[in-house]
Amino acid sequence: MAERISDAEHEIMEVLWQTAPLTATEVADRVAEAKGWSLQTVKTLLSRLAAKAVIGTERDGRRFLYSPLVERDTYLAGVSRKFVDRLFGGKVTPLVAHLAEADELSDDDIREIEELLRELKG
Amino acid sequence: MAERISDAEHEIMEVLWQTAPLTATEVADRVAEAKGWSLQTVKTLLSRLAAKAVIGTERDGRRFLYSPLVERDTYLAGVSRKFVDRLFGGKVTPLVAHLAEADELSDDDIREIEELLRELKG
DNA sequence: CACTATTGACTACATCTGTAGTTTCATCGA
DNA sequence: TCGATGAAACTACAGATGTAGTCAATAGTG
Repeated sequence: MAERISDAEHEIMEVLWQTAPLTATEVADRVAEAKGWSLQTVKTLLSRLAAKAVIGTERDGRRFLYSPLVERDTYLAGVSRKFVDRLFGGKVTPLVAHLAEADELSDDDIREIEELLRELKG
Repeated sequence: MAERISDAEHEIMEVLWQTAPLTATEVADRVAEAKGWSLQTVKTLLSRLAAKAVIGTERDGRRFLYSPLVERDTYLAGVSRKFVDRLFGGKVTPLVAHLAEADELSDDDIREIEELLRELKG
């Protein structure tokens, strides 16, 4: 459980989270724009994801339709948690502090986040 | 440039960021508590880090002293950026939104972050 | 019906990672 | 001086990852 998804595999997942089900060729077409991988590479990645039961397959004649079995939010939650645990001792505040200090936050970002937090409380 | 640091290597870096320079044995002692790696494993990791020029070595008689060549903040900045780029389209707000929705943020966290943002503006 | 294009299955292979074992060389104590 | 010790260097090796190639079956097309 909580199978690891590699960077390349993640790229495939993003496509499937956006639209599913898709055939291997369709997935390949969509990632080709950004990554330029061959169809074979995409098929390998789909196989590996299916082997990990992160995506499901459904026969459609002689080909397969692939769909995510894991929701994007669930995945993000796990990855974010691991990230924050590993680099910021599990605390989110230091992460935000770090991003802020590293000038990764524009004034607009700050306003947006403040707005968001206000909603959370209200 | 911007050499990749693996999870295990990162563990070593944390030790060196806390105290440096240290000998291989000293590093091994400190990670042993948490990770239980053998001295050889630690030495391998130190070699790999040195090969990547992420840490520097200084001869001290028959042994070496190791020190970070990259600052923790610099490293965190790079890794955080990559993380946010890859998973949240480079925007920090969706990350915070996600953490908030995933209940990763306690009320205290929220207060802390608000405080932090206020300081940033002020 | 024969041929070609498509598709999944299987195979490949270099590199990176985690986790050491083995060898060699220098040094310190008896 | 000589052997035990400790440190670095070199070697190992399985599993994950990135990136395909090849093969075999099948489904349309002329």
